[in-house]
Amino acid sequence: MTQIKQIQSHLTISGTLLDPYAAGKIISLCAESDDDHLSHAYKLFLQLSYRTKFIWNTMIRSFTAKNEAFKALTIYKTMLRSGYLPNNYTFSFIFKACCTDHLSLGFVFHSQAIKLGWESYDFVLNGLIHLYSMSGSMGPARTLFDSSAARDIITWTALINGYVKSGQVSAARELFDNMPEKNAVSWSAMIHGYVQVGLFKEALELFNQMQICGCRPNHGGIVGALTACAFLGALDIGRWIHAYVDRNGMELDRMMGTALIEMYAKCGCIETACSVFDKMLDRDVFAYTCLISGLANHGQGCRAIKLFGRMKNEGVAPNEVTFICVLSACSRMGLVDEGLRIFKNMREVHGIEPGVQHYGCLVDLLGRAGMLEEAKKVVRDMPMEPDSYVLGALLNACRVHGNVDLSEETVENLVERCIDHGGVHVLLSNIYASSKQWHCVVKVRKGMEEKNVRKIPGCSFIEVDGKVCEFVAGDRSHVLMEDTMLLLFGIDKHLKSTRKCMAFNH
DNA sequence: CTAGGGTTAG
Repeated sequence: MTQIKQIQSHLTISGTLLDPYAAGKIISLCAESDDDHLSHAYKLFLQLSYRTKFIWNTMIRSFTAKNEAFKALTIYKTMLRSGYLPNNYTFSFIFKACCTDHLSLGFVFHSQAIKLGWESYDFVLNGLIHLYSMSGSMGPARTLFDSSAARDIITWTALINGYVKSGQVSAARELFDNMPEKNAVSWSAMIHGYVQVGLFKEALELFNQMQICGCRPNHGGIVGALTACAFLGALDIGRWIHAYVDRNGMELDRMMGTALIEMYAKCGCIETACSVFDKMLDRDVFAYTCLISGLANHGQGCRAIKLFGRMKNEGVAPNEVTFICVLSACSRMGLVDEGLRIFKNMREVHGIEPGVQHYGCLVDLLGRAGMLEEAKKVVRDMPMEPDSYVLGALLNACRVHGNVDLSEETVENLVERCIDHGGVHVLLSNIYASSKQWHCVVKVRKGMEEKNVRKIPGCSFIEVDGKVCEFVAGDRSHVLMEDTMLLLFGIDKHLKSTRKCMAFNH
C-alpha cells in the first residue's frame, strides 16, 4: 500500500493523476485491499473529473464486496445521472449488490439491462437468475434459466439455490440430478437444502455420495454435513468429518468452527466443543452464542454466563440470540437476579430492544423460580402480544408449581389467540391429573377429540456405533427398552433426591 | 474488472 501511495504522489506531482487510466489503476489496486484503502480509493474517485466505465464499475464492485451494497447502488445512480451507460460488467456487479437487501431495486435494473441489450449476456443472466432466486420469484427465475443459451454450473446452482430457499427441495433435487456437471458448490447447495428442511439423513447421504463421486467437499459442504450430524446426534460421523478437516488442512474459520462447536455440543461432548472454541483464531458472535447455548443445555449455566462476560471483554457484541441463550442459562440455574440484571442491561447497556422471545425467557426465569405472580405481571405488562412461547412458559411454570387456577386462565388466553396446539391441552390435562381432578382431565381429553386436535409426538435422534436411531415419544419398540427404562428410573430417582428443592423440570 | 455456497435460539 505504501508503494501505491508513492506512485500516487508521483502522479500528483507530474500532473498525470487525473489521467483516467492511471487513476483507474490506482483505484482498483486500493479497492481490492482492505476497508481503509477502499475509502482512500473513494476519495481519489471523487476528485476525478473524468471517469472511465472501468472506474465506475470498480467502485461499484468494491463497495458490494465490502458489504456496502447501498453505497454501491448510490454510485450506480450517480453514474447514470452523469450520463454514463452501464455495460455488462456494471450489471453483473449491481445485481449482486441487489441480492442482499435491495431485491425490488434489482427488478428495476433488470428492465434497464433489457433496454440496453445486456439481459442475455451470460454473466448478467446468471446474476439475474440469482437475483430472482434470492427473492423467491421462482417463476421468472425459471423463465430466465430456460432462456439461457449457455447454461453452466453457475446457472444451474443459482436456480437450485432458489428452490432451496423457497423450500422446494424436490424441485431442487430434480435439477441437481439433471445437472450435466457438478462441483463442490453445487453439492454443498443441495446438502444445505436438505438441512434447511430438516432432512438430515438425506443431507448426510448426499455428503457421502459426493465423496463417492470423487468430489472433495468445500467448507460449505462440511458445514452442512456437520449441522446434519448435530441434529441427528451423529457423533461418529461428526468426528470423522472433523478428522477430515484436520487431515486436509482445512482452515478452522468462523463458520467451520461454529459448525463443529454446534455438532459437539448437540452430541453431548461439551468439553470438545470448548476446545474447538479455544482453537479458533477469530471468534465472532455466532461462535460465542453457539457455545453459550451448548453450555446452558449441558446444565453449565455458570460457565455460560462467564463466557458471556468474556465476550464483552474481547469486544464481541452480543446480539438478540445471545441474550436468549444467556437468559435461558439463568433460567435453568435458577439465577433470577442475574437474569433480571441481564434483561435490564439488554436495552440500557447493549441497546437491544427486548423482543417477544426475550419476554418469553423472562417469564420462564420467574416462573421456574416459583414467582408466578411476577411472571403473570410480565405477561400483562409486556409491550407486545404474548406468543405461544411466552404463555407456554407460564403454563409450564404453573405445572411445576401446581397452580391450577393460573393454568386455566393461561390456557383460556392461549385459546383466545388460537395458539392452543395439541401440546397445550395435554399439558393442562397433566396439570389436572397431578392435582387429581380427574373429571377435568376427562373434559380436556374429550374436548380435544371433539375439536380433533392431536399432539404431534416428540422425537429425537441418537447415533450408536455409527447407526442413527430415531425415538418417538410413546414408542416402546426398541430392543433395549427394558434396560433403558430401568436406567431412566434410576436417573430420575437420583435427580429427585439431590434436587428436591429446585424446579428442574422440562 | 465479471457469476454460484455455508454459522447462533426455545
